[in-house]
Amino acid sequence: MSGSGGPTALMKEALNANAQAVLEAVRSSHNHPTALEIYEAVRKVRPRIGVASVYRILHSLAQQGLIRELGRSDEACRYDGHIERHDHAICTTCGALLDLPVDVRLSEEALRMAAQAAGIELHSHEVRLYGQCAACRQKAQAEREQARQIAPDPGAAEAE
Amino acid sequence: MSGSGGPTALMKEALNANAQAVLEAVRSSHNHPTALEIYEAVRKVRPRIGVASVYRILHSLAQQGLIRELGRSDEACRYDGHIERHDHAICTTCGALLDLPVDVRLSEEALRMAAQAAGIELHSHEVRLYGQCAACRQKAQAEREQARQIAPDPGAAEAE
DNA sequence: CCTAATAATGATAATCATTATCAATATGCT
DNA sequence: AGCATATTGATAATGATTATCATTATTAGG
Ligand SMILES: [Mn+2]
Ligand SMILES: [Mn+2]
Ligand SMILES: [Zn+2]
Ligand SMILES: [Zn+2]
Repeated sequence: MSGSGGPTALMKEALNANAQAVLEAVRSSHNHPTALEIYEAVRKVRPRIGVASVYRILHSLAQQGLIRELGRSDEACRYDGHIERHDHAICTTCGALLDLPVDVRLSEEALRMAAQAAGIELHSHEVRLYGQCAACRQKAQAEREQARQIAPDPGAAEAE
Repeated sequence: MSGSGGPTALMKEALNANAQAVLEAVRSSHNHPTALEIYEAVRKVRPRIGVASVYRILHSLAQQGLIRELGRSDEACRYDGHIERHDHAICTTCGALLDLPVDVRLSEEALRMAAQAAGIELHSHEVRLYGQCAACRQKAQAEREQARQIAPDPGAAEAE
């Protein structure tokens, strides 16, 4: 019945009980919980889990795209001398924080509506683009090239 | 020549030598420096300054709007179970992180242009609105009311 | 100018989130 | 079972930020 595709189609890495509990804790929380808050919630159902595992699992889930992490923890707060309104790009690989040289314009009306919907008194706003910066892209490319030299593409071997 | 306005027009709190050095360090840095990086830069010209003062001055400058701080340090990283694209509102008073119930839409074209200008390979984006949340607004209002009871408005005394 | 009161400063300890270690445990395979 | 390997979690380490508090400027009189 199951696995008609055979072992070649390895699944994305099935979540074990701990990971499922963490995922459930994040999903069931209506606010945006911190890692420690999730830890406290998860221990209720998995009392033996440790804080290190919670952090590990959270990163793994985020990497798989099952959850999202807001606010880069692995970096210190950064300061900006440019006080005129502008937007930023953040590298998802190295964490670099770059100015966007061009404003991403969005209508004052939409902003006002959104602020009112959230119940906040709007002071300022910022658009954040996430992706891989040029430096990290080059580095990843170089590593890929090198890996090919050491261990040639197994798919290509079949064709040969 | 100076001070024709007299002492009544008290200026916003003139920056002393340390604060000026910090401000200059932030402004002259083209990337987005951390507090410790600023500390290292400032000690070159003000060798006796301590790290505590740098943090104090940075917060003060940010409060005066002379610089901007990116990435809330006083809070831990937060996780989000809603992986569909959406935006956030952040309270500048209490740090609360709220979902925007309505998407702030912006053109795919503008996003692509901005990403290309910054040299990143765009993966996702987010709009962040900063302001005072409803709870903090109410609290501030209540405190203002109470302050009036204790110390009546000095401006009103002149009129009387 | 001298002195007491007050505010600003900086060295250092404390805090807190996150990460690194590493021994213990679980899992898979023969 | 017996061995290799991967996962886990207790605990120590790290690193950024904040709190303390004694020391050092600054101010206001005299
Ligand atoms: Mn900037
Ligand atoms: Mn959210
Ligand atoms: Zn990068
Ligand atoms: Zn608030």
